[in-house]
Amino acid sequence: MPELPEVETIVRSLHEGTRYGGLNVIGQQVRETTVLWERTLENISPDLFQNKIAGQTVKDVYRRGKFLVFTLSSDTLLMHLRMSGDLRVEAGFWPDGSKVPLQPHDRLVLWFAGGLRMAFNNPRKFGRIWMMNDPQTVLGVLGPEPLDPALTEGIFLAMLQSHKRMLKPLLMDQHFLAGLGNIYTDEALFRARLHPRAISNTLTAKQSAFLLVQIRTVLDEGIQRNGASIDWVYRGGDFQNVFNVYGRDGEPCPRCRTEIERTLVGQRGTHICPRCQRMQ
DNA sequence: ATAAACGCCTGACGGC
DNA sequence: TGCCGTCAGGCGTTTA
Repeated sequence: MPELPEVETIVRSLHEGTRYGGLNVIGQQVRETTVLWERTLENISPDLFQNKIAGQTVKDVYRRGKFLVFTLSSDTLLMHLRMSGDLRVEAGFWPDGSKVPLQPHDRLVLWFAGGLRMAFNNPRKFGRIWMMNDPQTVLGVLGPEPLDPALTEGIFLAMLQSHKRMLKPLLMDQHFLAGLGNIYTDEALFRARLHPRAISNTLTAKQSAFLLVQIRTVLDEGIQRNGASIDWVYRGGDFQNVFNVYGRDGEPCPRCRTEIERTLVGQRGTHICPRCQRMQ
């Protein structure tokens, strides 16, 4: 499911309580855990996880690429939702003291001392959670944040020129740039009028700079619209209503009316306007 | 160095 | 109504 804008929306909701009925887990102390799918935990056993996290307080949460990063009293919790899933914060108990039933596909639950709980819901079971002292072990391999002003035109051009790879798989490679996935890459490439199979080191400086602007534009608009909700796994987003090409094969291009095509690039469904996005 | 093929999973959807 | 193939916001490993 989630790409950068969806994860960013979740992080903002965790801070502001939006989309979680005003409930906030920051400052809450973990009481216990429920692990419903063991392989969710990537680097620790359920028992050790429970022992280490119980008693720790959530100090902060932020986003790095598509990762949710929870700073705890003494450790860091990393979550990655992969293809499907969402995070819920809700009351754990009814007024009579009985547990509120969990949802289908809940894979791991944190129960807080104040009665709240946070559920990691992940239908396809690809999502992963890490707990560790130094999150750089995992986050350190990520490329730069696309919205970070420190990523300048010049740096981005040099990055593109240092590889000889097809644009789309390169942009989606989290070691190259952290946060883009299938939807936002298709949308950014359409707006930049670049073919997804174009080779990275053939772009001019002007094309490279324009591509960076368009990447930021689609990510900003995605965040503004609380992400994209294209099926049942992530709800509340709005960006799907303004897709230019993603999932619109057979429809006319918004710019030139040529029929949008769906192809395969790097084993991923890819949507382009064959007239606006040429190889050269 | 680059890219394809495949595995990991469940569920929705369209065609017959 | 089923059954079956295809597809899905990701990513790691293996193979060419």
